[in-house]
Amino acid sequence: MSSVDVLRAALTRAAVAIGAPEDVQPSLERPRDPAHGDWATNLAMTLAKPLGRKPREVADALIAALDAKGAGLAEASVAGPGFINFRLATADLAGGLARVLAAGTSWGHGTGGQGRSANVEFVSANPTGPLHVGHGRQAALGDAIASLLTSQGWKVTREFYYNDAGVQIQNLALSVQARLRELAGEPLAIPEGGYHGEYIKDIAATYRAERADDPRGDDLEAVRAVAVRALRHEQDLDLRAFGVQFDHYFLESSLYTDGKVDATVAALTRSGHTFEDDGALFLRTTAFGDDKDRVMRKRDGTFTYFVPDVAYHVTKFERGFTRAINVQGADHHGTTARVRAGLQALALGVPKGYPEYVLHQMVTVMRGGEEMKISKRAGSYVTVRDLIDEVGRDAVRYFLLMRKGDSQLVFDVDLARSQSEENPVYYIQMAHARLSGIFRVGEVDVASIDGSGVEWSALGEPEERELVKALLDYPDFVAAAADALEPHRVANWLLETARLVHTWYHKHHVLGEPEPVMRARLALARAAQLTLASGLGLLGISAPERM
RNA sequence: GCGCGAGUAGCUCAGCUGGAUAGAGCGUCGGCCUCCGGAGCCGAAGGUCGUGGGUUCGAAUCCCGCCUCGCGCACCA
Repeated sequence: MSSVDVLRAALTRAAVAIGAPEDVQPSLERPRDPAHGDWATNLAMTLAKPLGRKPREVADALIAALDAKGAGLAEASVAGPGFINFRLATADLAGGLARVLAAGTSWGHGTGGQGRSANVEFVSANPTGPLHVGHGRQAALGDAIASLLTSQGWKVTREFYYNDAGVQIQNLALSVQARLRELAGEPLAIPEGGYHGEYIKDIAATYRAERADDPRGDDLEAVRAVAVRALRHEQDLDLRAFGVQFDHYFLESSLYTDGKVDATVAALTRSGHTFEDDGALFLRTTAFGDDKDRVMRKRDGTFTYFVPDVAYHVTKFERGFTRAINVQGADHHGTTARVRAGLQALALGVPKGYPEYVLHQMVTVMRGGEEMKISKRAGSYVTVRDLIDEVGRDAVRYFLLMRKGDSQLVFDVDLARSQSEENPVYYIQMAHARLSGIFRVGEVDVASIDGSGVEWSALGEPEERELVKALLDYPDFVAAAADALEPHRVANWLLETARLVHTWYHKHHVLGEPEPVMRARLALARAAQLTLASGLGLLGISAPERM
């Protein structure tokens, strides 16, 4: 039982003793200003009305009824309109670090997922070009969300969905064909909606080398196959450079070859929610909250992307995923209502909010005060690889994760490049490296730091108390971030905690201090090192021991 | 026009799901190197939280209206 739980229980007993209902749930929060103490409660203010007394009066009564010593309190006082501020005895506060050390690398893990399975689908780029910055944001977000859920006891599958069956693939094949014909001496004629990047030329060259018998690319199907293969490989390299690993790649084309598209159309038709109009087959998605009925089968007899999308999500449900989380750019938000509507129309027992969507806004890349728009390779956009080559994987990850997904994000390349205090990712990694340095210089075996025999009351400096609190709050932050599917909360926590580490490190020494102080500070340093490494790990960022 | 998102310091953004005097990074200005990493630390200036109402002990946070910006509004994905 942590010291907060002890305090909350004591507070509950005191509240009941002065007449509050048995089921009272006192809320405890960290005061913004550390001078106000370690914990604060607004309980007196919420009880004032039901008890018919003034808030401050209730607060005084609560304090009088409270078993302060039993709750590990050094002090309890009334402040402001009726807050009660608590200060824990240092030994009770810092003693919490024993739990950090005992948990080790699993500090911050929770059990909310209860081993249920979750599917996190992200990136899901069409194999029509290298991954761009937006995909990068998705990769960073999706991977971190998957890690967060894993940390909370979910069994997570990272999944990539290739839209390899649509019009855009056709355009890709035609673009490569146009380059082939250019190589054959004909004038260049890239089709409307085609692709212009340098990589198309590379693919044409590859095709030419493999198919000397077809220099003009007349075998469009073969051209398509070569192009898709090349770009899937290309994207794999991008993802590997970024350190993202998928558990499963799902091909849209398989939905057709496996008959799942036809089966879905048949099932939807059977459901009675479809109708024909002007030669096209519609699904009445408006009956399930969409703002407009959607076409399933076009007049030309082909399906819209919406049908395989529904078929695909049926497979997620059938594969047993309790949750399906889709990370997508906000420009796709129109699809959420119709996919859900399609699933509801099938009446398979899929929950209403299935799948869940995490949408992110656009990324603007800035360099030298100007927007960066062009990549040599892709022509019209900045690729993930450009950024990784320029600022490194860790910085790219951090910068793409430090903002809430639904804020637009400005990626400052110059800042991400700089290896100094001004760069948050270096700042955080430096904190970890410094702590590691203490053990290295002191020749301390970190495995021997398990919290036993430590005099926790030795950690009474204000900088120590603040750092201890941050470390003890970490699991709550992770759980909240996982719950909200918002990795940026972890990024912010890391920056704040790194600051506390630097401040503490600068002001207090560890090695060479008297034995009890040194032992206690080594325990604190180890707890901080473990926790920083854990947070960085959740975001897919390395925790270097030296830099 | 409709839907979604965003409007918080000069710039980029947090604000823990309603709490105390609204924070951080960058930028600007000023300090600190006998000492486990100065790749660091300390301090200062800088705000009508877009705007007008409402809810209540208490609102950047919740509700309604309005204004700006972004993204969608396909028989494209």
